[in-house]
Amino acid sequence: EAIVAIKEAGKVRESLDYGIDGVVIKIDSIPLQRRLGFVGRDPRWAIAYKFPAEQAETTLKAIRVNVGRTGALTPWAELEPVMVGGVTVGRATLHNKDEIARKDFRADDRVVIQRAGDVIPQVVEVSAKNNRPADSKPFEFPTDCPSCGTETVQSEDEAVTRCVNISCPAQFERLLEHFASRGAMDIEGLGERVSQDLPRLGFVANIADIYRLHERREDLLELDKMGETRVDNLLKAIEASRLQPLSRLLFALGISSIGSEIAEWLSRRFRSLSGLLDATEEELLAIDGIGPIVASSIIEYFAIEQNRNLVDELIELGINPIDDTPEPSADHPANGVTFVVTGKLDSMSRSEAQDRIKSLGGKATGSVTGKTNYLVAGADAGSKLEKAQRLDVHVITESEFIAFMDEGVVPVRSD
DNA sequence: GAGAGTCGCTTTTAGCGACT
DNA sequence: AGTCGCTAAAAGCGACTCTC
Repeated sequence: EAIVAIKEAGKVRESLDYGIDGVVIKIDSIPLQRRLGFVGRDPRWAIAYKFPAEQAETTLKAIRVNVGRTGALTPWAELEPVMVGGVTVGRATLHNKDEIARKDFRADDRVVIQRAGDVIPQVVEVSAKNNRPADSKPFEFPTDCPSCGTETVQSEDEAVTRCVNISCPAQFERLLEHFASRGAMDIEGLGERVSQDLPRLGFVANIADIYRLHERREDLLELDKMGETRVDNLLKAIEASRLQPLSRLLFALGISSIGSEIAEWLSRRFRSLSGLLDATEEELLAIDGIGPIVASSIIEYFAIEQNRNLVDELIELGINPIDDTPEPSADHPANGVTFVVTGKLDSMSRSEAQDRIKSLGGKATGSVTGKTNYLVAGADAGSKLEKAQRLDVHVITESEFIAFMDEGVVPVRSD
């Protein structure tokens, strides 16, 4: 019965207005569902069936290696463009050194690719029909950083290979891009391209330099593709970023293992750049959610003279935000409650909703799990809504959410 | 020490709006 | 008209923290 239904769904799949990647098979009886119950958070009475991902064959033109913000060397495949699942795919990640060795990918191989979960392209394997020349050799992962030539390091307990040169130009370009990104200092006009050009052309040698760019407006105008509008908007965006809160600045610095979440905890606890600069390992470890690895990562960052100097420069330039948000009131019912926001909301953006949650002492996480208390579902909610329903997480509407936040009205389940 | 729950990082293309 | 900049969404992997 289920198999017939799956085949049926597979047939109508093409004609649907929305994409699906599978179907959920459920026991068709509520009492039976109750008897079966859950294993951990997975119901014993429902299971997902995923359609096989659409596959295609193409030529792997070359294996290239990218240097990320943290110095991670990530290999990726340059592919002969091919249609898979309705889009043209020309590149795909190869994850790490071991992945390449395990699957033995080589330049000029015929390879099978698919869109995992029907979104992210993935190189699955070397095609059975592949014909290698006799002199073909396995791919040799670079022993030196492709950007700065420094010898790379692979520690025993990590899958990634890294460039450990703190002055590596490629790393700096990626750091600049990260610094300016939406979730960090939110400087529009400083994207991938400009983040490469500015250092390469000698406009910016460290992060603090971008706050001196306004002195060089005339020079910037000389650049290719940079007219008055673009330059002025960029300079305006840079000035505006001075007002970003401390949590964003801390995230923007790109300290290893400090994401947006931990940056917020640090901001709340230490209240200023100089406060964090003087933090001891004991103080850091006392924060809920911070363990020895994260703590020593922070300590190490500020132990490097170059980084301390950068912080001093920023403070001198007036980039010195103070976190004076009051402690959230303990009696709001959202305090300590975990939310996930998904879909499009009418009256605010997702991140505004998340800010609101946090300001009341709640947690706004990214993925629906057994610990999620509420899923706020806007329009076009996708897999998170599905998962919430599967895990029996309380799903609330935008208006219920607003009443909860503004008036402390705790939503009740209708079912 | 194992396992669960999370978070962080990296990757992709399409699509939109702004700009040249 | 064409190019650029940026965002969205999601998967896979790896790593960290917490709990038992």
